[in-house]
Amino acid sequence: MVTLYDVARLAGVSTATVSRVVHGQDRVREETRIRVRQAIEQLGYVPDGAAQSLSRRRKDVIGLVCKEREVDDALENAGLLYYDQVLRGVEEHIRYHDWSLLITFLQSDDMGEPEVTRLHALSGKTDGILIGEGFVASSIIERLAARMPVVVIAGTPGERAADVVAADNFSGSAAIVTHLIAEHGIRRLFHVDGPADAPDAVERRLALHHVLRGNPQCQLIGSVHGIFSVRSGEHAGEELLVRHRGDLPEAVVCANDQMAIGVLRAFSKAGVAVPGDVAVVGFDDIYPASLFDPPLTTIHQPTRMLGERGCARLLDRIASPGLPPTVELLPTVLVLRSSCGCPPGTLTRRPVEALAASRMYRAPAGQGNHNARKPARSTSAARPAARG
Amino acid sequence: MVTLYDVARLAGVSTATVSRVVHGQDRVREETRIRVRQAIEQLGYVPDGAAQSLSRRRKDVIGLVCKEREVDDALENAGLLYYDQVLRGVEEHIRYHDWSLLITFLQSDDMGEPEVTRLHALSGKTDGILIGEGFVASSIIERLAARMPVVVIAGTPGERAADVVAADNFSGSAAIVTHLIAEHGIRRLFHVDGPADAPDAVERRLALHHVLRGNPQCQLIGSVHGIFSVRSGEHAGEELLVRHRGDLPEAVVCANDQMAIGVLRAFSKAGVAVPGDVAVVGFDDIYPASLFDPPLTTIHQPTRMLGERGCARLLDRIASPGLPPTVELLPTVLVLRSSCGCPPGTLTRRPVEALAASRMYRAPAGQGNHNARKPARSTSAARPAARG
DNA sequence: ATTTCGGATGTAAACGTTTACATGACGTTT
DNA sequence: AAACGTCATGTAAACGTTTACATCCGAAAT
Repeated sequence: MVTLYDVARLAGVSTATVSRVVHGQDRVREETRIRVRQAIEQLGYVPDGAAQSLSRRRKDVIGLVCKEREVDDALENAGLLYYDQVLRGVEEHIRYHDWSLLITFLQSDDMGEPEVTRLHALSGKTDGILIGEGFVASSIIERLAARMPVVVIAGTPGERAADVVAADNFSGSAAIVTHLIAEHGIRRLFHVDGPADAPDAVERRLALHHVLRGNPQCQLIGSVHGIFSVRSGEHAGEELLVRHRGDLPEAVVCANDQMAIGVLRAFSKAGVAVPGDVAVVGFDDIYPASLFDPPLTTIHQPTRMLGERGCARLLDRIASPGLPPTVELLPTVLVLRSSCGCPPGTLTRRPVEALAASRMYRAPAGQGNHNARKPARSTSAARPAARG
Repeated sequence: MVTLYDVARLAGVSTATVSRVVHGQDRVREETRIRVRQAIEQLGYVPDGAAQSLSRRRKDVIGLVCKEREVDDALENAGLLYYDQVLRGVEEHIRYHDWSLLITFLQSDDMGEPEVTRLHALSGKTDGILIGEGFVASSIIERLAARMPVVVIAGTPGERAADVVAADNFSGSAAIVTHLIAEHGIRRLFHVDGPADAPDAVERRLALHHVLRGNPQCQLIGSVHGIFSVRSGEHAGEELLVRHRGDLPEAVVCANDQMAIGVLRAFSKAGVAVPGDVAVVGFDDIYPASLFDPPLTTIHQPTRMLGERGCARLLDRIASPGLPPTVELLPTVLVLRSSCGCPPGTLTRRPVEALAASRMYRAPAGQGNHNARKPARSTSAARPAARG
């Protein structure tokens, strides 16, 4: 292995000078610089990251913890794209700051000792951690956050101990329901809900009820809980047809796209026309949502931006620790296709404005999303402090 | 920051003892062990990764370099899944060995100085590098490989300086064409080829011609080059219809799924029935291939396994450097749906056997895929040495 | 009682950087 | 000519581990 000493010797200077040349910060005589450059080139010297990290008290690495789902069905696998997109957002941002990204997947089921150990090991190799929502117990996050900056990337605000960057599910859900009511004149709704206690399902449900309260002329004729899978959506659709054979709802609001697709499937089998007889809408805008017949109207999750903003927030925290945790809510997008009753061929994307009601769910300390509209490159962050 | 010294002081022992307790290898008196454990717990001590890496001469980290494509169209984006799957394979394997994964995306277009610098920096932070095929110049890979273990993950064998783990595109392409000829009695084929010099397109094309040579009763009535996009496939389909209006081919063999989908689209517009009038097959088995009407018959790429085997190979190389580079060819899978003429509802997965001809493309030094059938956990590799 | 041995623990030298501080040379100011 | 800057460079002390080696202790063997 080629070290600074080797280069220094060959160039006839001290290691300090070589270091200065490598980082181009302190002044070095042009002639010396060239000599050192040549030595570096000749030996193929590359600085050792471990030694650098140890010497600066900074690793310039963040960790990203994703949830591993083990699903076989291709459609459910579409959910994979969630973390893949988050990852890209994070990577792009971190790359811009010349840091590195360490990534690990945790199995959602066995959050036992081994997984916690992995998390600890990760914390020893990074300056901060970005962690997906829901599969790591709050108590563990708290312990982690006590030692180093931690930002939770979520579909929904929840964590109190750490910073949170979440999608504004509440406003999104409200927007899509409002679209049905206000623009398609729908009055009789059916809800294919998610699991009772899934955080995103909760928020979307609350928003649905919030809108209904504001529109007394509308009526929720029924609701069924699914588990976010296509199959459970299909069951829900069948159940609906049994319960309301004679008096179909005008629209079915589903807590995610997979279930909406299941409902579509059930309706198609039963010969119920969408959106002719019933409108159907989903949530998440998973990739294949646009491929079905009819193409699905849904709410787009800002996954990539979740990663980007989460990363930005983490770098901020690393640069200036000790500030109270905040919650940042990212806007969703209403994606109008034709399953809601919009004309075939429609493809409209409407940014969803944050509803005042969505703020109810924020941490009290939250400064909110004052940052959300800034360009991604906050620059300020970790860079200057790097030499502190 | 809590260090070994803090723990040692609190427990009234030396740092050596603490280290021993942490790693549970050397013998420590039970009583002492407990005392140290308590101190660790009390202080919340986590070993510093940088210091560990420096002291052992080993980082226990590998780097994964992926290609970033900037495409907007959702369907093209399906290609994203390639690296996402590779990543999962790598991560699972590396995790099993208690190493970490550093990941970076390189923009395919600007392989200029900054990208090379990023690559260098990465090499300083890892013990070995796993790199996607095609977007990093061979010269750069060679330089890198001279300094540290490098494994190239490819759709096709090519690199000479480094180890390669590739998909057996040749045998896959041969298999799907053979299926058309042998099982559907097809005689007149049309080829929607990829870019003339794209490595995977080349290999698939060679295999097509190889099979045709073996079946003189068959005839390639025409071929068009596309650029792997849906749109280019659609153009190719239209071009085909113009050229062969009266004498349609019996099958269209496409160099990838996106183009096959484009062809499907063109045919659907023109009222040509698939597979009634013409069979259409693709390549890659991208996720939505199963969602189209008719569901696409295609060749499945072992993406996840590419990651897994690539990682295994890299760990082997790290554990025992200096061996000549090898090429490992991974088997593909023939996925029969109904666009080839198989009855509706068909879903058959047939592992594709390696053709002798596919070996032509291997590096001479290659030991071949003697490893390919071993279970993924080669165990041997880095584990034992990690403590050495 | 002395030697021998083995187990438990301590000592201190790496590992490869960065950087505060010291040094020395040279030019400018007084 | 002395004093003082400034600039280029060297010196050496961190950074937090691991680990070869040394030491110490008590028990078993002589």
